[in-house]
Amino acid sequence: MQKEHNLSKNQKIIFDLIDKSGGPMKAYSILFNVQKKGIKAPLQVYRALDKLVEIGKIHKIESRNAFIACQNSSCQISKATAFSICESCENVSEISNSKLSKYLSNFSDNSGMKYSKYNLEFFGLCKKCKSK
Amino acid sequence: MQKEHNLSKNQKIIFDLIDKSGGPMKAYSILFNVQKKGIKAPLQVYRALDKLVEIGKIHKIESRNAFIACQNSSCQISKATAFSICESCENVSEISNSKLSKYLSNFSDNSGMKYSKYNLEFFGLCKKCKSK
DNA sequence: AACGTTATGTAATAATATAACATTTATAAG
DNA sequence: CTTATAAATGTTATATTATTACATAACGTT
Ligand SMILES: [Zn+2]
Ligand SMILES: [Zn+2]
Ligand SMILES: [Zn+2]
Ligand SMILES: [Zn+2]
Repeated sequence: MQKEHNLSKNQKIIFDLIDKSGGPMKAYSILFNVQKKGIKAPLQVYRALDKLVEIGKIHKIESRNAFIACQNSSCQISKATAFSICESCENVSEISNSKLSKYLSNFSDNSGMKYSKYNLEFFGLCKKCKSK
Repeated sequence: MQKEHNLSKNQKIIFDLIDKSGGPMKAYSILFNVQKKGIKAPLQVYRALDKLVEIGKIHKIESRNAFIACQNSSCQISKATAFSICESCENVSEISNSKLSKYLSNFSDNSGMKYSKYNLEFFGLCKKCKSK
C-alpha cells in the first residue's frame, strides 16, 4: 500500500504530460509543452519535477538529464531505480526485476558505507535497433 | 594488459589535475585550475574530458556532473562502472567488486536488449558522516 | 613530402539548473 | 472562524553545464 499524494496543479499538469509521453522528457521540452497551460518559467517546472521525483512518481535519468514516469507501480519509494537505455534510439525503460533489486538493495562492501539508495543505468541496443 | 594511450598535452594536464585531487572534479573547476597552464576555454576542457572518459582514464559521475580518475587499474574499458557516493560530504569512490561486476555484466532480462555497458551509483552516508 | 587523423585555439551560444524575493493557497490547530 | 504553519506559486535574474562552428596546428603513416 502506497501513500496517496495529492498532486498540486502544476505537479499534476507536468506529471500528466510526462506520463502520457511514454518516455523520457527534458525539462525545457516540458516547459515548452506546458506554456499554454500557464507555466511560464523554468523554476516552476523544476519545482514540480523535484517534488515528483521525491515522491517517486517520476525518476531522473541522470545520464540524459531527462525525466520519466515511474513504470513500476510498486516503486513509489524511488530509492532503488534501474533503467535500460538504447544508445541508438534513446528509448528508455524502467527495469523491474526483483532478483536484481534484491541483490543491489542488499549489496554491501567493506567500505563502512551504509547504502540507502542506488541508481543503475544499463546501455545497449534495443531489439529494433539491433536488427538495423 | 591494457592499451597504452599517449595523452596529448591538454589531456595530460587535465588528467594529472583530476588524479591528484583524489576526488571528483567539475568541468569549470578544472577550467579554473588549468588557466595558468594556458587552457582558457570550456571546450578545451570538455574535449580532453571526453577523450579521457573514452579511454577509461576517468569516469563521469552522472548524478554530480563531475569527473573522477579511475581508481581501478583494471578498468580501462569504462564499460562497467560503480560508485559509492556520500550524500553528506560528497565523497565518491569507485567500487571494485568482482562479484558485483560479474553479476551486472551478465545481467539480462526478457526485453530483448543486449547490454554492453552499465553505470551504477550507490548513495548513502560514509563512515565519517554516519558517526556525526 | 603528401595525406589523413587527431588535437588545439577562439568566439559565440545553447541547454540545464538555481537564487532571491514576493505572494498565494492548502492544512491543521485552537 | 481565525490564526499559525507549511506547501506551492509567480516572476526576474543569474549561475552552471555543455555544444556548435570554424580556423589552425601537430602527429603518424606511407
Ligand atoms: Zn519506478
Ligand atoms: Zn533503439
Ligand atoms: Zn574505473
Ligand atoms: Zn561523508
